[in-house]
Amino acid sequence: MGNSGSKGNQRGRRSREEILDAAARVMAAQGYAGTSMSVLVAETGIPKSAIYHHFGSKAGLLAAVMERGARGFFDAMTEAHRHPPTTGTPHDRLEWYFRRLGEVWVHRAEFLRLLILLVISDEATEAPEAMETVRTVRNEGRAYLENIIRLSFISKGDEVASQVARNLAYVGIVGFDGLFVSMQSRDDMPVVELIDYLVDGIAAMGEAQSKALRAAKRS
Amino acid sequence: MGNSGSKGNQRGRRSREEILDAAARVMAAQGYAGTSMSVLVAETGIPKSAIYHHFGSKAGLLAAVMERGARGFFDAMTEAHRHPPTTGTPHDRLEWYFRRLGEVWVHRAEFLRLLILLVISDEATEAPEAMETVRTVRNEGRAYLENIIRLSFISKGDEVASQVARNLAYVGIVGFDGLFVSMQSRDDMPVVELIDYLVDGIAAMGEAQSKALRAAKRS
Amino acid sequence: MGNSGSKGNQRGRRSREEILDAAARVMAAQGYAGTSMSVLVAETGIPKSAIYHHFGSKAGLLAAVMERGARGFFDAMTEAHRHPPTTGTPHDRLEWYFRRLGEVWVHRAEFLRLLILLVISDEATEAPEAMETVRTVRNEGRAYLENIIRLSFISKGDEVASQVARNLAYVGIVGFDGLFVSMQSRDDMPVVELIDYLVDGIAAMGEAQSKALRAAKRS
Amino acid sequence: MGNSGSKGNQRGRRSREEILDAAARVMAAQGYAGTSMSVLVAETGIPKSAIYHHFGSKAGLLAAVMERGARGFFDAMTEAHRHPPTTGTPHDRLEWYFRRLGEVWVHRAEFLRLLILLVISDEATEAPEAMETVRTVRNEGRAYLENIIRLSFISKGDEVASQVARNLAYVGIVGFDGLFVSMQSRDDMPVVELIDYLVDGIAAMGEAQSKALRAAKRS
DNA sequence: AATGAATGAGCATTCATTCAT
DNA sequence: CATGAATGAATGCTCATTCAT
Repeated sequence: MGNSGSKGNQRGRRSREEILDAAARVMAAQGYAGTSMSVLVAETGIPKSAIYHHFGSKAGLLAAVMERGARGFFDAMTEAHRHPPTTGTPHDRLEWYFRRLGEVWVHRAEFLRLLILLVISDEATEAPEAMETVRTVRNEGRAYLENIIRLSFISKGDEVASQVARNLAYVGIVGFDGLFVSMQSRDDMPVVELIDYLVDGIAAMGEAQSKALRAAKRS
Repeated sequence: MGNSGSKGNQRGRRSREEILDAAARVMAAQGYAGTSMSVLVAETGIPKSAIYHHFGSKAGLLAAVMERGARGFFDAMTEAHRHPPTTGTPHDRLEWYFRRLGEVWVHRAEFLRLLILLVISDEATEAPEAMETVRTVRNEGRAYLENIIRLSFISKGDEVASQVARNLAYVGIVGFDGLFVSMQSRDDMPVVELIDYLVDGIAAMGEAQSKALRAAKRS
Repeated sequence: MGNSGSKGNQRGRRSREEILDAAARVMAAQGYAGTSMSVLVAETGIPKSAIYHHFGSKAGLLAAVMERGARGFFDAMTEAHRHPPTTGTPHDRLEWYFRRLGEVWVHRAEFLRLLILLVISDEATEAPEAMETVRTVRNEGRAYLENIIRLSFISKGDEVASQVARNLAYVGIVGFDGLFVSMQSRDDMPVVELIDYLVDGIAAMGEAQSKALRAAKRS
Repeated sequence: MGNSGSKGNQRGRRSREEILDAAARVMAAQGYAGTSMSVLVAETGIPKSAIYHHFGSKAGLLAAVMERGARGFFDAMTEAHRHPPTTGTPHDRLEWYFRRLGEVWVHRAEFLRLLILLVISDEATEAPEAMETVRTVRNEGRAYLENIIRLSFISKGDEVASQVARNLAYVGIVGFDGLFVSMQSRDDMPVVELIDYLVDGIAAMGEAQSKALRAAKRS
């Protein structure tokens, strides 16, 4: 066998990708229930049955969309955070991390839109696989954020940094969730400014908690 | 006719409310596109044609749902904030306002769910009236929050408080948006704790800004 | 209320009947699986959604078809057997009953076709209600046949006639089942002649069994 | 090439049989229209295109199924009737033949199910080749049955036996058709007993007709 | 020779909406 | 004023079949 059917495979891969693109775009805009298979046909020119050939069902398509979206999202984050600063105050480090995260937010708005839509609605109960991906993304996202905060406060000692990070990861999540929602509403929110507020807030809380933890430790 | 009209009116009023209740519930859960008129019939037992009689169209129904929801939402807020504290530090005042706001958040989750759904998706483009309500709620909500912050910082002087409030209202919105999203995902987020973080953050920023503004003013 | 909406009801009734006619005809010919809702639309001119309005589903439609068919079938039988002979040999009586039954067979071929189709295939597993009707028809049909045979042999005494009827009802069923199948295959089978054979056979067996039973009773 | 072709042939042969097995089974249960190519793929694991490679079309597949079924059916009958009795009364001989036929009936139920389904419905109009096989089977089956009856009555003289057989073959067909239908309905019909009734009936009619024919001949 | 991909017509069903009474 | 019936477009999905490799 080897590469037998490689060309066919390539065509199939191309179709798959095209469908996923359209589905990600439309579902993010119109929601899962609001997206009909027919509009995907109209957008891609690919016949309905081919979509079913590739994904089995509308739920399967959403699952694939989320899967690919999640992968791309985390890839973008790690890419954005390659070469992190190894010196500087916690505030500086956090700022570096969060500003880059903000850029990811802007560039991955489509994925995040669908993600949050699925988080706050039961529209896709029939796609449990996709919902599982949503949960995974939330959990891994929090873990990722926790790690960022930990690294930013590493100068306070490993133990303290970990403790601080665990506490503040939730705050960070809330911040980025809210940031996204506000981005979507046309409140002409200055994203960068809001990120800086978030950085300031978390940095300040981190400093305070670090001091408290150290004091508790000493006694 | 006599009172036969009033009785009919009462029945009509009851039906109307029942339909709105069901629509609010189902649309918040399944989204606008994901909610069919039939399921509302199934949930209420009221015939489809009666729904059309009352609301004209699905879009009209959503508009009515949002209208009523918005009214209830603001009523709940003003009710929760009757008898605000007239003394105390900005932090204490903010805490009082925000904690009560958190309770409203929890009790009005259904409305907020649908609101944010409409904010982040284009599902209900066909219901521009409802979208207008959404925009209004966002704007009035921000104004309301701004006022809360202003009142909390009123001890810093009227002008300073106003300035501070204008800046931080955005932050507050982001915080409450994020809070809601996080509430919906089952991350076992401790709501009250997060609100306290939010209070701490905004209070601190407010203090800093007040100081800066005063200094600028003096010179 | 009373006759309110009587005209609407009449129209609905008419539509219902028309759909049932078409469904009975087509399903008998093409089978349940082989019958599409679209062809019923084509045959009746009634829109698909109206069919669903009346019957809920394809399975529901089949159930209704069988229900009505069963009622008509038994009505035709009892009608055909009004004024049965009260004298004459068992053979003569059986002949009277069976020949009239044969006429029913010919006139109700459509219903019987669908009935036997459902008996020998699992095509309509998804329509359990219809299958229940099938079972009922088979059972009541056997009971009916048993009663015919009993009445034909009543001159042998009640007990003997009952016993004989119980034994031979199965034979009668097999005969009429086979008769129908052979009618459908274009074997140019002379139906009346075959019925006479069946009458002869059952009459002979009945006589023999009567004699045996009486002998057994005497000893 | 060498034996690579033969091996491929063997594999092809295996696939063919496997497909035919599945098709015979599913079509007998769900009918022709109720059987999709996809379910055959699911049942066999053989790709759809391979089925088309072997049989050209769904109609071709049904034709092959019926062809093979018919062959197997007649083989089973002749096998069951090897070493027929050469002495004994017509009744005894008929009994021997029919009881063995009854066993064939039970073992070939799958084929007979599909056969009768095609006889009583127009489901497979698009497969005229298969319908031709059905007709052939019916005709050859009657001829076969006629021969059995003739052989059973051979002691009455060749001419008489032939005449009797011609008359009663129809009755036999009806009996076996009815037997099969009744077998399929779960009326807990005692098959063997019913066969004995059939034997008794046909034997008696045969005796009567023989006597009549002889008398007619003498005069 | 054998197969994954593709195709478009057709499937049962549901949609939001209108109408006649 | 309220409602069962009707409507036709659209839904998600499956169909038998063909194609490129």
